[in-house]
Amino acid sequence: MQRLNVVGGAGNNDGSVSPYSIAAIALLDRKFKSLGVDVQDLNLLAPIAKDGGRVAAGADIIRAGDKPRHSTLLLEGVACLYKRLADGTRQIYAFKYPGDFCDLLPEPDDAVAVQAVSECSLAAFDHNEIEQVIARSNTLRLALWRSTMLDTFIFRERIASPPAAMPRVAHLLCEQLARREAIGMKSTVLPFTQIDLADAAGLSVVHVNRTVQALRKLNVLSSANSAIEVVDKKQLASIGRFDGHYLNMPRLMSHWTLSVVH
Amino acid sequence: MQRLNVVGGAGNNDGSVSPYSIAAIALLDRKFKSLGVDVQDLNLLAPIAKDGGRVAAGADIIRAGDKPRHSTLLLEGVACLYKRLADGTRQIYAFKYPGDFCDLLPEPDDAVAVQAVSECSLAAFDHNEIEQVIARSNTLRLALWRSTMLDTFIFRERIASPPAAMPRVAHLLCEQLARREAIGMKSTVLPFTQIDLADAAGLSVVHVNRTVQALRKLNVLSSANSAIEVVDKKQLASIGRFDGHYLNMPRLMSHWTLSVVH
DNA sequence: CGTGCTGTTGAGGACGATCAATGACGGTGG
DNA sequence: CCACCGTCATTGATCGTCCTCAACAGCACG
Repeated sequence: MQRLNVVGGAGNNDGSVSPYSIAAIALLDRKFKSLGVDVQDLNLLAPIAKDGGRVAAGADIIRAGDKPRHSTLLLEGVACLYKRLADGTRQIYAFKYPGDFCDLLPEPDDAVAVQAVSECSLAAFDHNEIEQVIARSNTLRLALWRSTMLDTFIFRERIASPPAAMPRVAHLLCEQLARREAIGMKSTVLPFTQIDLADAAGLSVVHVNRTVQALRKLNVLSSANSAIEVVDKKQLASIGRFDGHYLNMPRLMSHWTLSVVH
Repeated sequence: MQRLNVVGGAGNNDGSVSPYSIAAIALLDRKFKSLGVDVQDLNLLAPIAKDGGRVAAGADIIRAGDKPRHSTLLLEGVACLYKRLADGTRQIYAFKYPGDFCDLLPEPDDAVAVQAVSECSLAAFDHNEIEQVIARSNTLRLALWRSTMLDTFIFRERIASPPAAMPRVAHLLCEQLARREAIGMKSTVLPFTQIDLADAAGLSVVHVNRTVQALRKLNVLSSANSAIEVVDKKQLASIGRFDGHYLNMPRLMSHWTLSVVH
């Protein structure tokens, strides 16, 4: 059911500014700026970033029931937060992109885990250490709070997305496209299997397949290969009734500077 | 479409400790304690609490597109956060109970509003004033952050709830029961119309009606009156595959004391 | 060259939406 | 006091959608 082949993962802690440390800071900087927060103390995180290793597609990054003592930041690849339901079904709650924390907090629900959708590389931050940094930085705290809020908005939209298969899948794909664009991923080829889409949309694989084919016939998805490649973003957004402005909270909530000292 | 009859609502600001101010602090104290945070500086909020008035059932507490300069706290009654979709449909995202903020933040989405499900009384906190208090209180900040996280968990569960009508409705009702119990509402009579349930569960009114009747035949809901009254909580939870431990984040995340100075 | 995973296709059946109509109830105004 | 109206609950009939089961094709991998 679950291949558990971690590709790499030795932590290092020699205090030098390592490549993954630089990558982590850059990713977080962009993400927080997109939330309308310029975190000045971000460099405080550099010395405490550790190598989180690489994880092969399909493997768990955080296993169900894990209570890790570090937070995991996704550097490369795509992951998904999912819950294994009682009947064995996998319900995907959310996809994670570079710059997202896989587990800022330990997951309270023992059936919830994080899995690599494509091969992932990671950075790790010890809980005690990151907590001290957070305690010292008003802006970092605000940024993390806002990112929690953004998650809430994304979930809300997912609830509202129509029960019909076509708009539902379209909406899901639009969200992914929008989030990828926000972090500079220009490719419209999405690394999901139809099984992934089914588990995320809450539809059967068979029906997702038919829906994908219908979208291909409409020239919304590419018929060239068997991958999920979006060719007509406009129409996809229209089918999914996707607004997307809910992802742009930069200046929308910027007048709300809770906990930032002026 | 929308009755806009605000029953009361004169703000007062004479600095005296008013009844609604006392109520607001007590509600927030209980709520934050249930999140595992004991906010010592909660009394800082007392002098800035203003009367938010009363709103009749069915009326909007916060209208779509409103960008209020104050945060609204629900003191009595039940409200719902909803979005008016393009086709006129009302999609209910969440229900609000006493101690919940209707709008801690201004809503970025212009189609989202908050409506009184039953008659509500409110307290209001000026943005500038509450912001200053939040900036000064580490524990208050943590508590508010956690309440944002709790919202996220609740939304996640809603996404996972099975598409079939019966478990879906059961899950929704269980969540409400659990949240009501958490704030000491012992009554198992829920103040929702079947229309409310339909809009929240994403089902048609007709089908919700049949589902409710089925639940009554199973002696899970009361057949005595036409209200939604839960008689068999156990069975309801079993039908809705409701766990509920996701609502108890008190000590689950208590070792994670972000931004609290030790 | 099997083995496994993904994608694809067909057929049948369950479930929920829609349309339409009726009943029950409370409030309002003549 | 009663006729009228709006909201909510209820019921029946029909139709479309999506699920399930089952089988097979393509492809990567060992």
